[in-house]
Amino acid sequence: MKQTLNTLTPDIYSSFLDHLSRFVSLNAVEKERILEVFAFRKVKKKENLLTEGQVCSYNYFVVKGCLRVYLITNTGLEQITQFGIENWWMTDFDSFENQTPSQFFIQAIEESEVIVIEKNSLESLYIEVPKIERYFRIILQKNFVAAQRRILWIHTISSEQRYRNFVELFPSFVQRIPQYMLASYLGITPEFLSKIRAKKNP
Amino acid sequence: MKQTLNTLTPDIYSSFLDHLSRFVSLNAVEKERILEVFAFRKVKKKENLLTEGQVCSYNYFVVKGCLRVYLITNTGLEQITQFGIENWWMTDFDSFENQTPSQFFIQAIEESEVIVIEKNSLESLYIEVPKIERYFRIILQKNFVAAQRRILWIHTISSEQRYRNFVELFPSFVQRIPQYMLASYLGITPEFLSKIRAKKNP
DNA sequence: CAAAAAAATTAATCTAGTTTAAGAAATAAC
DNA sequence: GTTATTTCTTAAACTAGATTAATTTTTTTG
Repeated sequence: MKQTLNTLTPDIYSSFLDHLSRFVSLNAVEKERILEVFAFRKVKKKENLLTEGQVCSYNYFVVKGCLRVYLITNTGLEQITQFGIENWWMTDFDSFENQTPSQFFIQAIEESEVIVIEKNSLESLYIEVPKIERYFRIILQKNFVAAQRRILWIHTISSEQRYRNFVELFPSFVQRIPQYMLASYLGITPEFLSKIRAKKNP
Repeated sequence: MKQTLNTLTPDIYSSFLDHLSRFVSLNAVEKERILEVFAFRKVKKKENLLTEGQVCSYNYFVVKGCLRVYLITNTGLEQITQFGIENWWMTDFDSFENQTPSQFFIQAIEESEVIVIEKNSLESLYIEVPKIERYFRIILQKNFVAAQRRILWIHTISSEQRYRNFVELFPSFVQRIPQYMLASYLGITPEFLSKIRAKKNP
């Protein structure tokens, strides 16, 4: 399955630079280099950007739409570990960094648009533009904090509360994804989520 | 509570450089700069390196001993989110980065030794020695992968299996900490952990 | 737009893990 | 080394959430 990679369109390039500039300040040369190494592609609903067993060669920045990371458990169930919406990076960082086979799938939940960077290009870019490495240091720090917080929530609040928190935090996102996917992400069964929702939500 | 910070002793400096060199290669000037900005301190058992409500101004690298990160839940219970043993960095990255009050405690479980860097020093160092920012990009990437894996395990395997996995992965560490702390980290009650252990462990 | 497929609901039964309470063992402190 | 404190264990009653299975609703597709 060959990926159709294109140069960033002017508006996507511009809004990507805007995003980067929230974390690092880039000069003209650096900006030009960025245009050269990041590519753009569209992803159809249900299309996979990564399949179990593949080495994850790309890091994906969601411009539009929504992706999910999941795996198939040994009991044959899909377990979703992450959702990615606008302005989130999505990859299997373990497989990407070490170029080892991934156990995950990365799939578009809806028609999506992503900015793509290949592993080797990113490695080069880190050397040429250290600010990009700084940018990812900051992003990964945020990712880590978010993951830690998620673990804390799992251990300290009930599934019902976690669901209600999620709805409050991402109300529009909840509308966009099937409920059974949210249940999987929250680590509960669709049946139990349905039960929770049936209790008149205050 | 004033911290007693010292210069790194030659052997600790040397083994710290060894550690760093597993991720980045530093030249003589950079190594010298590192000696200047990282400090050393000992921590007594049960001593706190961070207390709830404080801004976390330091990042700690465990040279020897063992630290834990925990918070007090609104039901008054201690919930441990992280353990830190030899060669782990321990901080509240959220509080550290944004210089906002932390909700966590960082405490020595046993007599420990840590390498310390202050927030502003680290910011300067990132500029002067970008390889250190690269180093933390890699460390944070590993931290994020580990946290994601932990979430996956919580969602896909039973508490009993998680306990057995932990014992298999860190057999000597399990000897060093009280069981109720391990139970907290695993998100189960000490009573249930005791029950699990009572079932003849294969 | 009709048929098929996918997603959501409901309800009964079941279980992994909690809660409460008390006692036993191990560590620490004087 | 005896006392006090901390940690660990056992057991009975309980509950949040899983499982199973059947039905309804919604979405997709030809």
